[in-house]
Amino acid sequence: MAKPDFHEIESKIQKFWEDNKIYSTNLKSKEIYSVDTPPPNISGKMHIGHAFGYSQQDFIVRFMRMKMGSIFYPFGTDDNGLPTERLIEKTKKIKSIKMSRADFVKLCLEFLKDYTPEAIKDWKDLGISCDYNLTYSTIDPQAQKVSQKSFLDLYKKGHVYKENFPTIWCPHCQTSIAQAELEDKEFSTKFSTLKFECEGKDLLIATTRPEMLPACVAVFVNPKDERYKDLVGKKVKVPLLDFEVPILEDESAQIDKGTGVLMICSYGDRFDLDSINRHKLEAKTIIEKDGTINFGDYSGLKVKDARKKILENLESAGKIKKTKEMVHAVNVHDKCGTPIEFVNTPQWFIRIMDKKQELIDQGNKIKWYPEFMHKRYDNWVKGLEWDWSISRNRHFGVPIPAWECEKCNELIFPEEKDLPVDPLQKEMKCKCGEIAVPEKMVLDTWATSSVTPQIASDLVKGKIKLPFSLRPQGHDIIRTWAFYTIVKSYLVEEEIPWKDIVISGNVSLGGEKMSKSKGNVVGPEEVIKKYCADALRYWAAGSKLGMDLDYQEKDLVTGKKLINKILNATNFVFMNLENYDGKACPKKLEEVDQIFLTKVGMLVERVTEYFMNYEYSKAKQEIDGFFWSDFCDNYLEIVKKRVYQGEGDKKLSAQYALYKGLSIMLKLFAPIVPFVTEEVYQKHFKKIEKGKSIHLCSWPVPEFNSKKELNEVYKFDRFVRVLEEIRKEKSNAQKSMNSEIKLVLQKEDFELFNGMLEDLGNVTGAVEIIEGQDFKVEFVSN
RNA sequence: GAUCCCAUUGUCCAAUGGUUAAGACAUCUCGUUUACACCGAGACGAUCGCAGUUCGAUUCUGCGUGGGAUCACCA
Repeated sequence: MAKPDFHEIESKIQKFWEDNKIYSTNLKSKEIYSVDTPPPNISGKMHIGHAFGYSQQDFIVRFMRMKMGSIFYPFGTDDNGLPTERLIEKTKKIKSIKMSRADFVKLCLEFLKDYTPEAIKDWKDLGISCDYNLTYSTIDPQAQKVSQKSFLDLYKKGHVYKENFPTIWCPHCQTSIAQAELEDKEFSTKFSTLKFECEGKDLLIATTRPEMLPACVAVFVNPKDERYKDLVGKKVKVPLLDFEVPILEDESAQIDKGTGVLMICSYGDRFDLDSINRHKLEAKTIIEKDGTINFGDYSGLKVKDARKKILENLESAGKIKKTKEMVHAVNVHDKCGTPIEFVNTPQWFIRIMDKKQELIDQGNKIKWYPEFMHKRYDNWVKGLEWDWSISRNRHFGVPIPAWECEKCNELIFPEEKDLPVDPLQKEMKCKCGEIAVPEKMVLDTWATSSVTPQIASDLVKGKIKLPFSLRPQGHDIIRTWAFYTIVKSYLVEEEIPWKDIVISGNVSLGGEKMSKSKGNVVGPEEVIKKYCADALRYWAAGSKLGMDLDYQEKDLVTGKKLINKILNATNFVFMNLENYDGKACPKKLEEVDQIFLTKVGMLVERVTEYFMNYEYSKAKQEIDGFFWSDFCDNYLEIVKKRVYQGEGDKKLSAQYALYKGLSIMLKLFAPIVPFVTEEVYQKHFKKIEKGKSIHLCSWPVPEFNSKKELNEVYKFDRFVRVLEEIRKEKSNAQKSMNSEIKLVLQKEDFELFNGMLEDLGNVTGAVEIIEGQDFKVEFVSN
């Protein structure tokens, strides 16, 4: 037989699925398994980590489709945010900031119309069985509407507020950001001990941020620190600048850190913020939105340059006691790596700090797979320190639907029927008759992607309601996507967004996380090209939910072999099933056939249970082991001669068992390797089984003819053990596997195999089987 | 510093309070012709360290070591 061309098969099958709308959603069904599909950001190439995660969720969905009959599995793309903005700017060679928001969004939607189908190709090639006719983008008008509505609902319920507040700010992107968007990054810096002056004496204070000196509003010492006891309440002179600030007692000053004296500046970090509030100090703002200093000689300098300059000045003024180089971690913006600042600007927030316990309770109502991922959610909620800042001072995104009257400071919101709305495009009047000022800011992208269940639900006019059955996602976005979705569903609908959440692990390479910066990324398209999609999926099924998997190219070979084996075994079976109608059954099944089918039934039972618990990797292992070992290596060998040479019921019995067994095994394999199983189904089974696609067939149910049979399956295993013994003898004797032998069986085995002796003879090449004292294999010489 | 995950053969990855600790790749020895050399048979080869619980621990508990993730630390 010619080598099968996997790629040809896969593209043919993919086209078949698409032409026949195999994955179209049937909303009439009573019970629908609904999935809150992760919308990928299409600005980057698909990563093998994505392929890994999406494959795992697709195993679950494909199983559920067969088991439950109806699936809601939409597809979406997350195009709302910086990465897409940059992609479009680059491709179209434009600057979004120079366009009106409405024009840019329009351009974006046009761009996506052309670009998205190409980007979705990766998902289709992998065999992800979404209904691609139900596709949303997080920037399309529908999504904008849902997102804005959710904002308005939250405002009405009192969960949203607007406030002037020192917010976590990215000077590079020039926007406020949320706690979840912070990352740590190590920087080397100068750690300087400065001479402040109190009553003519030096007071030493260590800092990494001397440029904040102009914003110094106080210094703290610990009330228990004997060294500084008598200084409390006095004033201290800030070096170089010669203004005075009070010396205050505060527990937050740690005796053993630095010199034990802590300088408070507005705002060096979030503790400064707390401290200033606690002591009702007056803040001084010296950092502008663009990250420059607005004070004296340092005006217009970036923080980093200002630091350098002030250190030089301090040095020449003799105000530095000592300087030490050190490396420390700084909070940076996860999108650009820029150290964040705290800048006082008006921003919109969703109040969550007062709801930590409720949010933990919501998390408890959801089933987490694996369970330990639940702890990551809890830890995140417990560690929250800020309300969710949802406004972004960006150009591109879902507009915040609000206006403000400058005369009466009234906030004005649109009617629901007018959504989606861009305040910049619509004039709104205040009650007082004054024209209101439109809100320029947009919503945090997470504020929109946190309503993916509602956006998806909107695609089918609300026919699918919360909670969805499943949320699949990666563990890197528990604190963002999972968390925010839970927040929104709770605050808007007092509901959990989904009943179950399954979390996929990462793909590593040699134990290291794959990342673009390390340059160790493997692209799924090259893997598919070299092996095939089924092989990639088969590999992805090798690890449990939540577990990382080390990528090794050789592991792809295993999948490819299996696919080849499936094709070959099927060929063999159908070569011997000519004119078999799929139903004809002998009056009595041969014992081996009967037991084989019983074992298939037991397999179905186990595999079903595993899939129900989302343990696709165990399911895979079970089917795989059974198919390769029990079926191909043993059962097929056992019945081979009977189908070649047998007649009447003896042959029919084997044909019946082969057909039935193979048909079931293929269905069990279908969620994991959908292409090859579909290929085989279309070629051989469809004319008999009538289902349009194997993926629309119902999941096999375990059938047992009688309890007696269940008790007899051990015979099969014993049979195989004896077979193995004989093979071993042959191997040791360096004989071929089909060399003829005379076989002596012990009494127990001889009696046990009473109904299967003929088959035993066939498979072992035994010309004679007799009962004897000891097991013995004697070679017949020719 | 805190929390969580992980540690099994040369490599990747299963399972298990007690029998022979599974499989894949690699290695070695054979075989093959009415499914498959992308094959078949056989062989070789493993539970991180210490203590505890137990009749019995690779499995449970604690500590240690090593790896990873997340959060914090930014005087």
